[in-house]
Amino acid sequence: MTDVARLAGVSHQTVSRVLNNHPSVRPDTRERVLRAVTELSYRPNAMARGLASRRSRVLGVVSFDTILYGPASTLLGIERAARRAGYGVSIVALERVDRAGVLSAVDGLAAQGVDGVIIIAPQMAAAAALHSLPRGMPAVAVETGPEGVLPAVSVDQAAGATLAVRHLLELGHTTVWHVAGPGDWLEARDRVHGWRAALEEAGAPVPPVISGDWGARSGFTAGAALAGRREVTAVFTANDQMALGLLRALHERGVRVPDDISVVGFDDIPESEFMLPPLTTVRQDFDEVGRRSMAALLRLINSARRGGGPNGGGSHGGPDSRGPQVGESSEDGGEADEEVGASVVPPTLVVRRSTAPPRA
Amino acid sequence: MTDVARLAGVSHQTVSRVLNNHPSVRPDTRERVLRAVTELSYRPNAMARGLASRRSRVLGVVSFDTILYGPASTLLGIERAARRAGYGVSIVALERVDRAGVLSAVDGLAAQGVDGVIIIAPQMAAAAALHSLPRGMPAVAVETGPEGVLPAVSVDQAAGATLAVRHLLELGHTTVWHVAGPGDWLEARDRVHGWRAALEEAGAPVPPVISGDWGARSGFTAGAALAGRREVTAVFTANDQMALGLLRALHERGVRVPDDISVVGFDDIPESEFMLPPLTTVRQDFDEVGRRSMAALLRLINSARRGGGPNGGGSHGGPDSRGPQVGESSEDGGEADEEVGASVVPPTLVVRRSTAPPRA
DNA sequence: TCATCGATTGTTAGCGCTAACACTACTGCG
DNA sequence: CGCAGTAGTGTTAGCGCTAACAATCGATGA
Repeated sequence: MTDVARLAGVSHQTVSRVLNNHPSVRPDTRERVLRAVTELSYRPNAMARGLASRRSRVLGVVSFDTILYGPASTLLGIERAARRAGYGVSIVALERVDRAGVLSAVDGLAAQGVDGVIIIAPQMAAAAALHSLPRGMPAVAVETGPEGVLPAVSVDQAAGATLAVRHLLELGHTTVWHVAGPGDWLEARDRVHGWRAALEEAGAPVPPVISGDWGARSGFTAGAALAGRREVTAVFTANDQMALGLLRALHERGVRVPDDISVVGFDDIPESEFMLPPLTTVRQDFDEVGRRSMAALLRLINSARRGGGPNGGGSHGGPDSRGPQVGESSEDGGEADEEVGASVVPPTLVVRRSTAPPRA
Repeated sequence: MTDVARLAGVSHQTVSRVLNNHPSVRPDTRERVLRAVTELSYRPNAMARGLASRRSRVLGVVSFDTILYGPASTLLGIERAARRAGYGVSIVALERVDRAGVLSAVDGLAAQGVDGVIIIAPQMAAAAALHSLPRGMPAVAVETGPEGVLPAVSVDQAAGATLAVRHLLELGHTTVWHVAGPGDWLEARDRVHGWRAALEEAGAPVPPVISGDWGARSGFTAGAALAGRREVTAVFTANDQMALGLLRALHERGVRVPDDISVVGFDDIPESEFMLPPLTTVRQDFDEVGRRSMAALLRLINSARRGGGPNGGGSHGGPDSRGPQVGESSEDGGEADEEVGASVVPPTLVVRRSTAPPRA
């Protein structure tokens, strides 16, 4: 930096000012400095910057060690939003998702000097860790239900399930069966809740829940069980993979979809559009989740730095500081917003060809 | 740190020594310092550390913005290996994979202060960027073929394809058709090469390549085209997703697998085991890829620091400094090792139920 | 005309840590 | 008995940057 300063004929501090686009630098000075920067192909040292300014412009994401569509997409959504805001993203993929795992991951990230963390914690065990995070570390939870300790962003799972069920009921089905995800996943629970609520609201009978594990195999098993029962005309599976397995099982047994049984999935994975028949499913907007969690985290970081101010002016990196973005979904989620703030992204129903009215 | 030093009754330097487990500290002193650290729940400041020592203990991974099984698994493998070695992982997911994209990603990572980067660049366009990386940044390429400019780690795609083809030929098929991946992917090309080579080696006729795009739909299309031809008895698809589509198309048209046509995929995604019928496929060991690329990168980082020394003693972070781990695969890859070093991980064939001898 | 003010720039201190060297015991040896 | 050698520890300088304050300049208004 000293070299740049010398070449531009200014002090190193002026160089620093230009780099952080501080307002009061004369345009021609700025010009000169920038030219010197280019000429020397100078790159500021992130460590020194971080040390002096106490911010690293890197945030941490705690995810887990799997290639499930939801978590992976969420991670990508966050990365995209972070990059746009001028932040780097450091990840930790948990091997075991439990309290200790989450805690040590956050610790590791803290030791790495991240400005804040976003925790993708869709399982109960992980959510439990949220209570005992290190003080002073800005943190946002994603897909973790209303834990209340942290600002949380999630897709409204219950609403998605309701969407699916209503769609089927409106087609004329008397009830809808449900193949659920693993019981320790919050998303699985919420989908069950939404399903049950929609059924009850419509006065429809509530069949027993069939439990699965997100894998295609468990959908297959469920399908095998359901194929024989003539009273089953509509099934809502908690994700698309299980729907895939279910479709297979039905097909194998000569049960036609949607003629004999209608099927709705959840996630809208790339394959869904292409299943046989193309799957009606519930789409989650992971990009929006990424954007909102990023916005919430930035708010937290800034208020932590300014001792409580609401939203600091962004400096250097991000052209993208869309202010009112979180908390705008005022209509939905009946739960009283925790004071820490929760943001719920509405899912949408993608109607394809796996759903139809029941046989007359 | 000063506080810790005071509490332990030593100098701050001694505290530093303990933290970096420097050898010459008396056990009881170390003990005392550690106690003080715990009591004050002191956490070293990564920035300051990095600034003073010129290493961040974070490495960057350039990947791209998709949830394809291969790249995602590789990322996880790298993350796991890095964590084990005491390194953090910062990621950039490219939206467009081209020279400029890769370069700017590496730049961003460099600005973040990573000690080195691992580039997952399975496309030609990305591989092209490898030539113009910033000097002085230790870098390793993954799944990028023998570019020669960087140490590279990859699964031996051609060998995998050969495995698949030989398996089918040994079952008695006279030839094997191939549904390839997109032409700008190195892996797709290598699989084509391996397929063709194995066929030629056996003196079998080489049918025209059917091209796909990794997606299930293109496999379906290919399957639809192939289903009608009685001379087709064996198909090797360049990934499992396409195999899935292919199986569907065949099934829909009443072609039985494996009775009428045998199918082999590539990747061994979780669903493969469960397809109808369970898919014979080629498995890639992404964990091994992660370990090797990590080891190669560490070697590079250390030699850059010591001006050529082979392998420096690990400090603080990793209890796990498995020295001789890479380069041990002396038997495989016939290609002359580029002087920068290339490491090839052998794939394995997983035989399931989608392959059988042809109809007599 | 002179004090005042704001815009622009420079100067001075660290940020919290590690590296390099200096220093103090000891130990072993001739 | 004295010297080198070797733990173990302390002292001193920065690492490259930003924050806070000081200084300069021209323009403004009384």
